[in-house]
Amino acid sequence: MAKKLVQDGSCPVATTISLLNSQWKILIMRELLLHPSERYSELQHSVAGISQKMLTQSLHEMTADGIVQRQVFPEVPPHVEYRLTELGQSMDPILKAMHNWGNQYLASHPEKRRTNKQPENDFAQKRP
Amino acid sequence: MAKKLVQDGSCPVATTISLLNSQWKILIMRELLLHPSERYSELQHSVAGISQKMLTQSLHEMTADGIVQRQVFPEVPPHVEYRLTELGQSMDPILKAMHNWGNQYLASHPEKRRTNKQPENDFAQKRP
DNA sequence: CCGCATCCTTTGCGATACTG
DNA sequence: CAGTATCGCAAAGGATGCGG
Repeated sequence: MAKKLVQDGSCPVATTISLLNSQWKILIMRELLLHPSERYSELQHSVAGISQKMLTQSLHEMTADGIVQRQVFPEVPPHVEYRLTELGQSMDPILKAMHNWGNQYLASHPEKRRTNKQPENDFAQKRP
Repeated sequence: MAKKLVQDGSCPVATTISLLNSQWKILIMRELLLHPSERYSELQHSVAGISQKMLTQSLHEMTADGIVQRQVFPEVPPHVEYRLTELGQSMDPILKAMHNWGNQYLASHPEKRRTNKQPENDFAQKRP
Protein backbone atom coordinates (compact mmCIF):
# COMPACT_ATOMS: atom_id res chain seq x y z
CA MET A 1 0.00 0.00 0.00
CA ALA A 2 0.97 3.56 -0.52
CA LYS A 3 2.22 5.35 2.52
CA LYS A 4 -0.35 7.35 4.38
CA LEU A 5 -0.18 11.08 4.48
CA VAL A 6 -0.06 13.32 7.50
CA GLN A 7 -3.02 15.07 6.02
CA ASP A 8 -6.63 14.43 6.99
CA GLY A 9 -7.98 11.45 5.10
CA SER A 10 -11.32 13.09 4.53
CA CYS A 11 -9.86 15.62 2.10
CA PRO A 12 -10.45 14.28 -1.41
CA VAL A 13 -7.34 15.94 -2.78
CA ALA A 14 -5.15 14.49 -0.05
CA THR A 15 -6.70 11.10 -0.68
CA THR A 16 -5.80 11.28 -4.35
CA ILE A 17 -2.25 12.36 -3.57
CA SER A 18 -1.84 9.46 -1.18
CA LEU A 19 -2.35 7.05 -4.08
CA LEU A 20 -0.32 9.02 -6.62
CA ASN A 21 2.48 9.91 -4.26
CA SER A 22 5.44 9.60 -6.58
CA GLN A 23 6.43 10.77 -10.01
CA TRP A 24 6.97 7.20 -11.08
CA LYS A 25 3.42 6.09 -10.39
CA ILE A 26 2.08 8.93 -12.45
CA LEU A 27 4.42 8.15 -15.30
CA ILE A 28 3.50 4.46 -15.13
CA MET A 29 -0.15 5.42 -15.28
CA ARG A 30 0.51 7.64 -18.25
CA GLU A 31 2.22 4.73 -19.98
CA LEU A 32 -0.58 2.28 -19.21
CA LEU A 33 -3.15 4.74 -20.46
CA LEU A 34 -1.27 4.91 -23.75
CA HIS A 35 -0.78 1.15 -23.95
CA PRO A 36 -3.60 -0.77 -22.28
CA SER A 37 -1.33 -3.64 -21.41
CA GLU A 38 2.40 -3.76 -21.00
CA ARG A 39 4.98 -6.22 -19.74
CA TYR A 40 7.40 -5.53 -16.94
CA SER A 41 10.35 -5.14 -19.29
CA GLU A 42 8.37 -2.94 -21.62
CA LEU A 43 7.50 -0.62 -18.78
CA GLN A 44 11.11 -0.50 -17.73
CA HIS A 45 12.04 0.82 -21.14
CA SER A 46 9.06 3.06 -21.76
CA VAL A 47 9.20 4.78 -18.40
CA ALA A 48 12.54 6.40 -19.06
CA GLY A 49 15.02 6.36 -16.22
CA ILE A 50 13.16 4.16 -13.78
CA SER A 51 15.14 1.53 -11.89
CA GLN A 52 13.73 -1.96 -11.48
CA LYS A 53 13.54 -1.37 -7.78
CA MET A 54 11.26 1.60 -8.18
CA LEU A 55 9.30 -0.09 -10.95
CA THR A 56 8.70 -3.18 -8.83
CA GLN A 57 7.87 -1.17 -5.76
CA SER A 58 5.51 1.16 -7.57
CA LEU A 59 3.71 -1.70 -9.27
CA HIS A 60 3.34 -3.47 -5.93
CA GLU A 61 1.79 -0.48 -4.25
CA MET A 62 -0.44 0.35 -7.17
CA THR A 63 -1.62 -3.25 -7.24
CA ALA A 64 -2.33 -3.18 -3.52
CA ASP A 65 -4.23 0.06 -4.03
CA GLY A 66 -6.35 -1.50 -6.75
CA ILE A 67 -5.09 0.81 -9.47
CA VAL A 68 -3.12 -1.77 -11.41
CA GLN A 69 -3.79 -5.38 -12.24
CA ARG A 70 -1.15 -8.06 -12.67
CA GLN A 71 -1.65 -10.91 -15.10
CA VAL A 72 0.72 -13.88 -15.19
CA PHE A 73 0.95 -16.09 -18.25
CA PRO A 74 2.09 -19.58 -17.20
CA GLU A 75 4.78 -19.86 -19.83
CA VAL A 76 8.47 -20.37 -20.10
CA PRO A 77 10.07 -17.91 -20.16
CA PRO A 78 7.83 -16.05 -17.72
CA HIS A 79 5.41 -13.51 -19.09
CA VAL A 80 3.68 -10.92 -16.93
CA GLU A 81 1.45 -8.12 -18.06
CA TYR A 82 0.22 -5.09 -16.21
CA ARG A 83 -2.88 -3.11 -16.96
CA LEU A 84 -4.94 -0.47 -15.23
CA THR A 85 -8.01 -1.55 -13.34
CA GLU A 86 -11.22 0.38 -13.82
CA LEU A 87 -10.28 2.41 -10.80
CA GLY A 88 -6.95 3.19 -12.39
CA GLN A 89 -8.54 4.13 -15.67
CA SER A 90 -10.87 6.47 -13.84
CA MET A 91 -7.84 8.61 -13.07
CA ASP A 92 -7.54 9.48 -16.73
CA PRO A 93 -9.01 12.99 -16.26
CA ILE A 94 -6.25 13.80 -13.78
CA LEU A 95 -3.56 12.76 -16.22
CA LYS A 96 -5.34 14.57 -19.04
CA ALA A 97 -5.43 17.74 -16.96
CA MET A 98 -1.73 17.43 -16.23
CA HIS A 99 -1.03 16.79 -19.88
CA ASN A 100 -3.01 19.79 -21.04
CA TRP A 101 -1.44 22.07 -18.51
CA GLY A 102 2.05 20.87 -19.32
CA ASN A 103 1.44 21.40 -22.99
CA GLN A 104 0.29 24.96 -22.52
CA TYR A 105 3.17 25.62 -20.21
CA LEU A 106 5.73 24.30 -22.67
CA ALA A 107 4.11 26.29 -25.44
CA SER A 108 4.39 29.55 -23.55
CA HIS A 109 7.74 28.78 -21.92
CA PRO A 110 9.79 27.16 -24.71
CA GLU A 111 12.95 27.80 -22.73
CA LYS A 112 11.88 25.24 -20.14
CA ARG A 113 12.02 22.48 -22.71
CA ARG A 114 15.09 20.37 -22.30
CA THR A 115 15.08 18.90 -25.81
CA ASN A 116 14.27 20.54 -29.11
CA LYS A 117 12.84 17.46 -30.76
CA GLN A 118 9.26 17.33 -31.92
CA PRO A 119 6.90 16.38 -29.10
CA GLU A 120 6.85 12.74 -29.93
CA ASN A 121 5.60 10.36 -27.32
CA ASP A 122 2.66 12.65 -26.76
CA PHE A 123 0.17 11.56 -24.17
CA ALA A 124 -3.00 12.35 -26.07
CA GLN A 125 -2.04 10.60 -29.27
CA LYS A 126 -1.54 6.88 -29.62
CA ARG A 127 1.73 5.76 -31.05
CA PRO A 128 2.06 3.44 -34.11
CA MET B 1 13.21 26.29 -8.34
CA ALA B 2 11.75 22.85 -8.25
CA LYS B 3 14.20 20.04 -8.75
CA LYS B 4 14.42 18.69 -12.23
CA LEU B 5 13.23 15.21 -13.04
CA VAL B 6 15.13 12.39 -14.61
CA GLN B 7 12.37 12.24 -17.15
CA ASP B 8 12.50 13.88 -20.57
CA GLY B 9 11.52 17.53 -20.31
CA SER B 10 9.47 17.39 -23.49
CA CYS B 11 6.79 15.22 -21.88
CA PRO B 12 3.99 17.52 -20.75
CA VAL B 13 3.01 15.25 -17.87
CA ALA B 14 6.58 15.08 -16.58
CA THR B 15 6.81 18.84 -16.88
CA THR B 16 3.73 19.27 -14.74
CA ILE B 17 5.01 16.83 -12.16
CA SER B 18 8.30 18.68 -11.96
CA LEU B 19 6.45 21.75 -10.72
CA LEU B 20 4.04 19.90 -8.45
CA ASN B 21 6.61 17.53 -7.06
CA SER B 22 5.46 17.30 -3.48
CA GLN B 23 2.25 16.73 -1.59
CA TRP B 24 2.72 20.02 0.20
CA LYS B 25 2.76 22.12 -2.93
CA ILE B 26 -0.46 20.57 -4.08
CA LEU B 27 -2.09 21.14 -0.71
CA ILE B 28 -0.86 24.73 -0.65
CA MET B 29 -2.36 25.25 -4.10
CA ARG B 30 -5.63 23.76 -2.94
CA GLU B 31 -5.64 26.18 -0.03
CA LEU B 32 -4.84 29.18 -2.19
CA LEU B 33 -7.56 28.25 -4.63
CA LEU B 34 -10.02 28.23 -1.75
CA HIS B 35 -8.71 31.48 -0.28
CA PRO B 36 -7.31 33.80 -2.94
CA SER B 37 -4.86 35.33 -0.52
CA GLU B 38 -3.44 33.98 2.69
CA ARG B 39 -0.73 34.92 5.13
CA TYR B 40 2.20 32.73 6.05
CA SER B 41 0.81 31.93 9.47
CA GLU B 42 -2.62 31.22 8.03
CA LEU B 43 -1.18 28.76 5.58
CA GLN B 44 0.73 27.07 8.36
CA HIS B 45 -2.54 26.39 10.15
CA SER B 46 -4.73 25.63 7.17
CA VAL B 47 -2.31 23.19 5.57
CA ALA B 48 -2.54 20.71 8.39
CA GLY B 49 0.68 19.12 9.53
CA ILE B 50 3.14 21.17 7.50
CA SER B 51 6.31 22.35 9.22
CA GLN B 52 7.53 25.87 8.68
CA LYS B 53 10.58 24.50 6.98
CA MET B 54 8.49 22.76 4.34
CA LEU B 55 6.12 25.69 4.05
CA THR B 56 8.94 28.14 3.52
CA GLN B 57 10.73 25.87 1.10
CA SER B 58 7.61 25.08 -0.91
CA LEU B 59 6.63 28.73 -1.14
CA HIS B 60 10.12 29.63 -2.30
CA GLU B 61 10.12 27.07 -5.07
CA MET B 62 6.60 27.89 -6.15
CA THR B 63 7.50 31.55 -6.25
CA ALA B 64 10.60 30.83 -8.31
CA ASP B 65 8.47 28.73 -10.64
CA GLY B 66 6.01 31.57 -11.08
CA ILE B 67 3.10 29.72 -9.52
CA VAL B 68 2.86 31.80 -6.37
CA GLN B 69 3.26 35.49 -5.74
CA ARG B 70 4.56 37.05 -2.56
CA GLN B 71 3.29 40.39 -1.33
CA VAL B 72 4.93 42.19 1.57
CA PHE B 73 3.08 44.85 3.51
CA PRO B 74 5.57 47.29 5.02
CA GLU B 75 4.07 47.23 8.46
CA VAL B 76 5.06 46.44 12.00
CA PRO B 77 4.57 43.68 12.81
CA PRO B 78 5.46 42.24 9.40
CA HIS B 79 2.63 41.16 7.14
CA VAL B 80 3.15 38.90 4.13
CA GLU B 81 0.51 37.49 1.84
CA TYR B 82 0.73 34.77 -0.73
CA ARG B 83 -1.53 34.29 -3.71
CA LEU B 84 -1.51 32.26 -6.87
CA THR B 85 -0.30 33.86 -10.05
CA GLU B 86 -2.31 33.40 -13.22
CA LEU B 87 -0.09 30.48 -14.03
CA GLY B 88 -0.87 28.98 -10.67
CA GLN B 89 -4.56 29.53 -11.08
CA SER B 90 -4.42 27.82 -14.45
CA MET B 91 -3.65 24.61 -12.58
CA ASP B 92 -7.14 24.65 -11.17
CA PRO B 93 -8.39 21.91 -13.54
CA ILE B 94 -5.72 19.54 -12.21
CA LEU B 95 -6.78 20.12 -8.63
CA LYS B 96 -10.42 19.86 -9.62
CA ALA B 97 -9.75 16.52 -11.29
CA MET B 98 -7.97 15.27 -8.18
CA HIS B 99 -10.79 16.52 -6.02
CA ASN B 100 -13.46 14.83 -8.10
CA TRP B 101 -11.61 11.56 -8.24
CA GLY B 102 -10.93 11.59 -4.51
CA ASN B 103 -14.57 12.28 -3.80
CA GLN B 104 -15.75 9.38 -5.89
CA TYR B 105 -13.15 7.16 -4.37
CA LEU B 106 -14.16 8.05 -0.83
CA ALA B 107 -17.81 7.56 -1.73
CA SER B 108 -17.20 4.05 -3.01
CA HIS B 109 -14.53 3.13 -0.44
CA PRO B 110 -15.85 4.56 2.84
CA GLU B 111 -13.47 2.34 4.77
CA LYS B 112 -10.51 4.31 3.46
CA ARG B 113 -11.71 7.40 5.24
CA ARG B 114 -9.69 8.08 8.34
CA THR B 115 -12.25 10.27 10.06
CA ASN B 116 -16.00 9.88 10.24
CA LYS B 117 -16.75 13.54 10.41
CA GLN B 118 -18.78 15.26 7.75
CA PRO B 119 -16.64 16.20 4.78
CA GLU B 120 -16.05 19.73 5.92
CA ASN B 121 -13.20 21.65 4.40
CA ASP B 122 -14.35 20.55 0.98
CA PHE B 123 -12.35 21.82 -1.95
CA ALA B 124 -15.24 22.78 -4.21
CA GLN B 125 -17.15 24.78 -1.65
CA LYS B 126 -15.99 27.98 -0.07
CA ARG B 127 -15.88 28.10 3.67
CA PRO B 128 -17.64 30.79 5.76
C1' DC C 1 5.12 37.95 12.45
C1' DC C 2 7.98 35.83 9.29
C1' DG C 3 11.17 33.57 8.51
C1' DC C 4 16.60 31.39 8.28
C1' DA C 5 20.36 28.17 10.10
C1' DT C 6 21.73 24.07 12.13
C1' DC C 7 21.57 19.54 13.70
C1' DC C 8 20.06 15.00 13.35
C1' DT C 9 17.03 11.18 12.17
C1' DT C 10 14.53 8.97 8.64
C1' DT C 11 13.51 7.78 4.10
C1' DG C 12 14.30 7.24 -0.85
C1' DC C 13 16.51 5.14 -4.08
C1' DG C 14 20.43 3.59 -7.12
C1' DA C 15 23.86 -0.15 -7.56
C1' DT C 16 24.80 -4.65 -7.41
C1' DA C 17 24.33 -9.44 -6.90
C1' DC C 18 21.43 -13.44 -6.84
C1' DT C 19 16.93 -16.67 -7.80
C1' DG C 20 12.66 -19.31 -10.02
C1' DC D 1 11.95 -12.81 -18.20
C1' DA D 2 10.63 -11.11 -14.00
C1' DG D 3 11.63 -10.32 -10.23
C1' DT D 4 14.03 -10.48 -4.75
C1' DA D 5 17.66 -9.11 -1.29
C1' DT D 6 21.13 -6.29 0.65
C1' DC D 7 24.01 -2.36 1.08
C1' DG D 8 25.07 2.28 1.44
C1' DC D 9 24.85 6.98 0.28
C1' DA D 10 22.24 11.22 -0.41
C1' DA D 11 18.23 13.74 0.02
C1' DA D 12 14.01 14.80 2.71
C1' DG D 13 12.27 16.55 6.37
C1' DG D 14 11.26 17.33 11.69
C1' DA D 15 12.95 19.86 15.88
C1' DT D 16 15.02 23.54 17.85
C1' DG D 17 16.98 27.91 18.46
C1' DC D 18 18.07 32.62 16.65
C1' DG D 19 17.25 37.09 14.08
C1' DG D 20 14.98 41.26 11.36
